[in-house]
Amino acid sequence: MNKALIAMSGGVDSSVAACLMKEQGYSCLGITMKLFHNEDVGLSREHTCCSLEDVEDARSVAYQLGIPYYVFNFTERFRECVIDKFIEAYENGITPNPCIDCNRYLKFDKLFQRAKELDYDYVVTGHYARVEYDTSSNRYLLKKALDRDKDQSYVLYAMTQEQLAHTLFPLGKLTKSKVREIAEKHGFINAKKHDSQDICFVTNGKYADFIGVYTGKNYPKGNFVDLNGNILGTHQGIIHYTIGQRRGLNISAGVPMYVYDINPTNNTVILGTDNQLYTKKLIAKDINLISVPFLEKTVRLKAKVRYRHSEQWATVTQTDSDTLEIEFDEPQRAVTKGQAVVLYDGDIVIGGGTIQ
RNA sequence: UGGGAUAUCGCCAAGUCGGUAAGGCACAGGACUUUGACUCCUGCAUUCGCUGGUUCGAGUCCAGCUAUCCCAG
Repeated sequence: MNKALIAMSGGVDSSVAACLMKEQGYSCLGITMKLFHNEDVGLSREHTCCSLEDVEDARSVAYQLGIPYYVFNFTERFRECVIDKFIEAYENGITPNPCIDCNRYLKFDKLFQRAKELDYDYVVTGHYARVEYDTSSNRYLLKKALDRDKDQSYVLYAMTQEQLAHTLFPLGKLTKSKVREIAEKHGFINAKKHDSQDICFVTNGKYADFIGVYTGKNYPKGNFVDLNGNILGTHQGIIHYTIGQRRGLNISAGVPMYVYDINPTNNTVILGTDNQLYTKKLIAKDINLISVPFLEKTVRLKAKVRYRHSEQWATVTQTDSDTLEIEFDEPQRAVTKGQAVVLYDGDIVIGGGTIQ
């Protein structure tokens, strides 16, 4: 019997994933990764994806399914690979995507290793995505979920062949409503639980406050300037901003102003109008390719520049082992350093990288 | 203390022959969302520098005062 280790967050999705694995005859183990201590990130225990309260929900479902359940303490790894990176990025005027790092360094690395040690064949998560083995290329492919509205392949682009070979996404072919239906049918405690959202370790939605409390640092105010260098006002510290941001600037210029760029060197935030935010080209580093080992020639693909971005046609060239040059057919709004660009050929994730 | 101009929501700004305060920006709340954003929806001046007066009725007319700006001193 194949053995599956299911990462259960306490939410509906991973609960149903566990349920489906059980029904398919796998020998299952449910686990929840303890990623941080509430007291370390400033209290509040509700509405987080991995809090203690959620552990109880996960445990409840595991008990119902009759599968063993454990909590793994990955707080140290999470701090190093997600929280510290998150903070460092903001301190440098870059906008991180912690969910991608969490998948990359926790779920499919730390947890993956643990599963291996425990002799499990598969790591299972509640992600909406599909893995398929392609016999013609001899590679595992990462594909979009059938439910396009819930597709999460974007946050999984960093997965390696080895990881994909031992990962299962049982929800990849289901719709969200179907998943809730299944949870409902089984009477899971979290069947009607709200979908998770926001950064799991920032519970009040104010990530800048979190950074301040966590580091104990004081991020100095500085100038808002326009593209010509004229001073427009005072910003609250560069960690508060991201490219394309409008809210919270407190600049009344008659027309909406957006963050055009962030300059950590002189602690300045450059503001512009919406039409100034569009760019056609970008460079991605720290890349990972899935469907092929290397892009031999320039290819036409669709690309997403942020999680909730509609994919756009682009011309893609791999210029060295770790660099992609991407030129969109149409200029894209607020391409942001630190976010991931993910490439698609239809349903298939070709790969992706970090925008420079 | 000569002459001229202007004073309407935090900012900008409509307010016609007096008829019962547009809009934009900003802000707040919500929706959306396993990142940050964007977007969308809703809210946001019983009050028009102040004090009187005319009028059924005044931001809109009149008088005085105050403040600011400009030109001359």
